[in-house]
Amino acid sequence: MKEITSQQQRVLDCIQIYIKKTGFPPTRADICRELGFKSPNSAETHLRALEKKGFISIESGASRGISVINGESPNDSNEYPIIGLVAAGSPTLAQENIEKTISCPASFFDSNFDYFLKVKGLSMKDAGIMEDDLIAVKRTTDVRNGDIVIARIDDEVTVKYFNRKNSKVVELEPANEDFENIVVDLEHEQLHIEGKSVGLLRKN
Amino acid sequence: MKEITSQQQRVLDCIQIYIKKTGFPPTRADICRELGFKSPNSAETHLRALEKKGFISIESGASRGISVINGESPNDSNEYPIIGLVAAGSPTLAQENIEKTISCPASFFDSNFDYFLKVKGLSMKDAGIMEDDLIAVKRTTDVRNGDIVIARIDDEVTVKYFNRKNSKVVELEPANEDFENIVVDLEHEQLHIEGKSVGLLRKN
DNA sequence: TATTATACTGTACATATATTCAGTATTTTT
DNA sequence: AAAAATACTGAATATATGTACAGTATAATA
Repeated sequence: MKEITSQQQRVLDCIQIYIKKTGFPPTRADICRELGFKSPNSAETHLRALEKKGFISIESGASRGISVINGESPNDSNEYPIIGLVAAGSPTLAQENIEKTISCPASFFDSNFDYFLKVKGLSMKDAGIMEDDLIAVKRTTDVRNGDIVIARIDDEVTVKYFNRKNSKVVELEPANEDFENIVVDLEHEQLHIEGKSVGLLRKN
Repeated sequence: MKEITSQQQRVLDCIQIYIKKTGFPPTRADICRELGFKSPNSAETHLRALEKKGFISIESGASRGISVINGESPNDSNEYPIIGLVAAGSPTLAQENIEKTISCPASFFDSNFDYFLKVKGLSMKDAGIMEDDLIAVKRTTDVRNGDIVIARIDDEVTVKYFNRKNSKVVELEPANEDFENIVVDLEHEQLHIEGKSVGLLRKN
């Protein structure tokens, strides 16, 4: 599937919103009205471009014969567990640790993720991570300085900024002046990177 | 909703199957072809009956303008627009203001919501609301002290804590000491409550 | 440099489509 | 027993709609 232009994206969005709102696809004239075009051919050419790129299909001759490809894939939606940070030990997906699950599209955050972690404490307050926020965690050990990581030392799990000082020392930095950096000497302590944050969800 | 006859049920099923298959509703002629009728008026009268009984709605004059009421909630998942806070004026759902849409379950946050608002600035930093965060906004004017509201004074839209001082004065309070309270004298200024925050979404 | 893709306006027209009117017949409701 | 709803055929028509053609202009690509 080729690259979509911003205008084509507008048209595609317009189609999906129209369908959502009315239950049936828009005509060329409808698209013009919504997006401010003055010629039906403006819509037409965009539609043809979108068809060529594989975003929609057009039934020839049929009025409103537009259908969005992969528009609502009713099953790219998954159940993701919410894991509490309260429990000591690795935040595993074991039943005991799962408080609840949330249904949400797999492509919800920019990167795929594996579970939600419920945050305790305010050590990452200045990064906008508050108590009871849900962090979308991607299980990986491939982290870079500045990433917000879920780290474990022994049985203690924390969420912090990752900062590798050198080959032997990693610092886990809070985003709250009331907390101290955690300096981990890899020669004497084991540091487990459980994953990194790829997004956040908060319910008021 | 009155009782549906078996023939009307066949027509209703036909419509839903057709939409499922093609992505758009059938014409009268399509229904005739599917069900073996020989006159478009056969379909027409059934459609009118189904409309009268509340099973479908028909957009007058529009081709394929049939939509099934309570038809399919595909995973109860909806498309929610993302609206930027940059633009002056009311954060309407007008096409111009919609940057993108996100598919997410209707019951994602504890309360229903209408759109995502992309946050600019750091005036609510201490409430864990950072630049470019997406606030899930429920359109309502029913807000209470302490709620995070989307308020508009003239063309200026802001996100702040709501605090009604008395019948004539409302204070809009930031969550950042670098910002000042906005005191609104309702007798001299118009305050529009566009809605309130029911959740937050952040993509890293 | 030429060519293609993008991004439009504006006009025109064949046809796809909704919709009305005129009938016929059966069943259900009042 | 009359009226209304159901369930059709068949023909006619205004219009809603897709789509082609003729232009203009700019950006991207070869």
